[in-house]
Amino acid sequence: MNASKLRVYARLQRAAHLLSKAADRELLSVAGITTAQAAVLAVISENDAQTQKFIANALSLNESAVVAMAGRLEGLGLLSRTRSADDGRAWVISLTAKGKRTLSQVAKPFAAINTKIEAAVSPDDLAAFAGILDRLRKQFED
Amino acid sequence: MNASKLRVYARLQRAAHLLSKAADRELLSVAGITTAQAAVLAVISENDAQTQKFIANALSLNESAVVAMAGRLEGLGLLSRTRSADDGRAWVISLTAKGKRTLSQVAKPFAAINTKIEAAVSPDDLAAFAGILDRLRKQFED
DNA sequence: CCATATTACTTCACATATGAAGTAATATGG
DNA sequence: CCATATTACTTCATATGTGAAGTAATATGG
Repeated sequence: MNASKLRVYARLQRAAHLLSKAADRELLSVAGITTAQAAVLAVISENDAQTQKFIANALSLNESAVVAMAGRLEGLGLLSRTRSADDGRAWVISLTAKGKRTLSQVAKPFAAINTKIEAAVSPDDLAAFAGILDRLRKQFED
Repeated sequence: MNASKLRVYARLQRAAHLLSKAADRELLSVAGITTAQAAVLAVISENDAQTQKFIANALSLNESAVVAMAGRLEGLGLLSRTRSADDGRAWVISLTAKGKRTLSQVAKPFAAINTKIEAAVSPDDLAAFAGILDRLRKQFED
């Protein structure tokens, strides 16, 4: 089957939009942050003390998006910025205690989203789905 | 396989983001509109003379998003709004000649995106992928 | 018929993203 | 060593979206 007939692009965007809307509502009510904010906190947590550039790459975002996001998260007291000792242009971004606490609260609402995903897609299909998404990412990143 | 282990949500958002970024660049350079604008024009074209409410439902958007979008598209001369004869609250939205012309220009850039999709995903996988996206949409819409 | 609910749209504050243009610090090659 | 390129971040204008609160028109039930 051919991609234009299947309107894969439209389907992908619609599903992604609906899921992020649902996930944002869950996360905001439980942890008080958005999924975009949780994604940034998770990258910092998994890689510890990184630059904005690194975060931008990890999430396929523009650096200007990360500037704004880091500013909001700093304002919320979830992360801190210190000048890098190695590189005077770069910031070193780390989670505050509050940031770590908040990040730990997202597990539960995400579990709710995953349950809903699993209600619609079988385990086998889920693995295949993840594989296709990875191939698409590789194809479109750069 | 399980949804949280596979980080299906993150994979989906990342792939959707990369594709929309690529598609927006293509569309803007060729047709001068964004993919979000093209989606609205397509809904109007396929359903002819619809209300904002209808468009919002068709794309799973808030009505306030459609208000802003219709305003921008009207400003660009791509659609027109007339008061509905049946219902004094509603607008009837239709494409202008320019709107139709512009919409016809999106086929080519979208074909380029589809080619890239097909380079990463086999026809069989693509059909399965579309099916999964539909099941996710149904699960999360409402 | 009319009080009340619902509906279609609007407005507002805010979050999230792009891309272009700019600044200052760091690399790099002759 | 220094001119030049590159890099990390910043700023700006703009697009896109949410959700809450409001307005005016249309349904609806007693």
